[in-house]
Amino acid sequence: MSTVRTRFAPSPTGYMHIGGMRTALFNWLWARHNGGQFILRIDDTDQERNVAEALEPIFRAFRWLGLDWDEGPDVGGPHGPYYQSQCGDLYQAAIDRLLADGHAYRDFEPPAETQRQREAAEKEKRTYVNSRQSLELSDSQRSDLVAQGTPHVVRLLVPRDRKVAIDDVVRGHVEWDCALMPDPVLCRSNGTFLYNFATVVDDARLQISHVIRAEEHLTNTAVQALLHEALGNPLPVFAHIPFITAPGSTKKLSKRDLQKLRSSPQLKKLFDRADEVFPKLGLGDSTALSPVMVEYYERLGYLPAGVLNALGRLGWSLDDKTEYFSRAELVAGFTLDRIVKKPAGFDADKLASYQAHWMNQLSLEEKLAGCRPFVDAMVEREGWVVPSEETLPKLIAALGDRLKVFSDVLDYPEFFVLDEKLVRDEKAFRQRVIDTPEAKAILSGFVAACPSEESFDVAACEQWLHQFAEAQGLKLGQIVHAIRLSVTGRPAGVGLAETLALLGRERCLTRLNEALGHVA
RNA sequence: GGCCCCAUCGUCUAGAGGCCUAGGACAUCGGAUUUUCAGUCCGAGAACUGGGGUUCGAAUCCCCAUGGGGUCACCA
Repeated sequence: MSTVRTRFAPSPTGYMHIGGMRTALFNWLWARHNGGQFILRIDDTDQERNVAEALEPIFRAFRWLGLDWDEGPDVGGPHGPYYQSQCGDLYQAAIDRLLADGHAYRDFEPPAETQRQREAAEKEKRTYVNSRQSLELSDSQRSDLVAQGTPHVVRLLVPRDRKVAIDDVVRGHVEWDCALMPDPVLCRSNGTFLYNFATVVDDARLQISHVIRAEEHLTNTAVQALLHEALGNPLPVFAHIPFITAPGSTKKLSKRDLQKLRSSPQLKKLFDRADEVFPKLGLGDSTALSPVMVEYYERLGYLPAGVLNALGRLGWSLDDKTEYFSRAELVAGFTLDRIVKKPAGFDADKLASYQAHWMNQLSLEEKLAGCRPFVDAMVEREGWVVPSEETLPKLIAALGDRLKVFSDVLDYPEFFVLDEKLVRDEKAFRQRVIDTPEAKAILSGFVAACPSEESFDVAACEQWLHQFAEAQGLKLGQIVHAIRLSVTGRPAGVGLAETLALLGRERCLTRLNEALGHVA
């Protein structure tokens, strides 16, 4: 069997869509699974924007997830160019050939007339097919019109007397009646080319063996199959994978209706988190980086492994029980025949669970490396105090499973802010300290029992807590809340002994005394 | 509307005629452990869209209906 070559062809949109990333992943996996090649091709036929700039986030997403490409921008390759904007001559040559072979023709019908016919057909509830008036022209009439520079498009001459069919790897046999197909425009009157046509020329030129793409392209495939045939190309294998839907919806996940997505209970958490975290990091808010973009997850400190796992399991499964896949395991297990037909909803909860799983595989050093940039950013932008050498490692160790995503360190400001900047959860502090009659005695007694500076570590703090509770004839559960609220300002967090040790004797005493000032 | 695709727990899925009184995971709800939270352990509830066939036997095959979706550009 010949080499497997797959491709992903993004247009320079300025961001990488999470659904597109899944399509790219499937292409990459299939190529890697077969020891073939994965090609990146840029569909930049509309040259309005700054292509290089709009491409950067896309490359960034690929690199972040560790999806490398064998041919394409940066790496080049023997089948270039890899930018459609540079392929004009190739497309023109293909047009000329089609014209010469009689597979295509010049259509001089004015757009307004085409439009009129289309509307008329619609009104009569008739399937529209174009009139083909220009086919009646004689050769000399035609060359006169061309010589006069009469605007015209080039259309494929669809063989209306038959059907086209493909055997899609995920859909099975699909066929269309050509009699119902208007002749598609290949080349615009301004000389530029259409996507459907350019894609076919490129797929053939790049010797793409498998076209794996979202199912919204299924209808296009009729035209593309016809084009390949007219061009004398071997037909690639098609695999139309289901698209990703918004959670709780059956519609395509799209960046267009961000407002609707925001109201989905599942995604709301993600949007809210973005609004909370991104401004602190100077990255805008959830509009600039929304959960439909790959970069959202990167910037929030998700793991490539978590996102890859989630994406890989969306619309694909290996068997009835395997849930966790590393990149290598995905490569080893991935086959097209196990792709699911039904559109799959993007499941933020499931992503969270994959993420947690892969985070727990990390060493302390790796977690440290992941968290540090977030702390640094807070130091730089939000006035956090530069932590001592051992603070962050100790905190991360104490955090344990609580750390799901690297940016979660941002939830523990109590270890990084000056005592006077400590913000307490008002409601919880009131309940556990101000409105708790015993709080005063507990806090002052606890302060008095504070161990000495020299031995102030987790073990000593553990002892401090236990001995004090015992001396008071209280259970740990009865003293813990007042102390925690006083010292961290929050009702939950890492183990209390760890918290105390992490803060150090001085800060503990300052904060405990400060809290004492709030009780009568 | 035409054409095309799809249809198993709330969600992601297993199931290619008997192994299905339908399995797993996430989520949910109990209970245990714990100093809060997180976690962990144990447990529970939760699905084959409907109707016809075919067959000794259907979640699995066929047909129809219903529902959902995609696409109908001189967009990509």
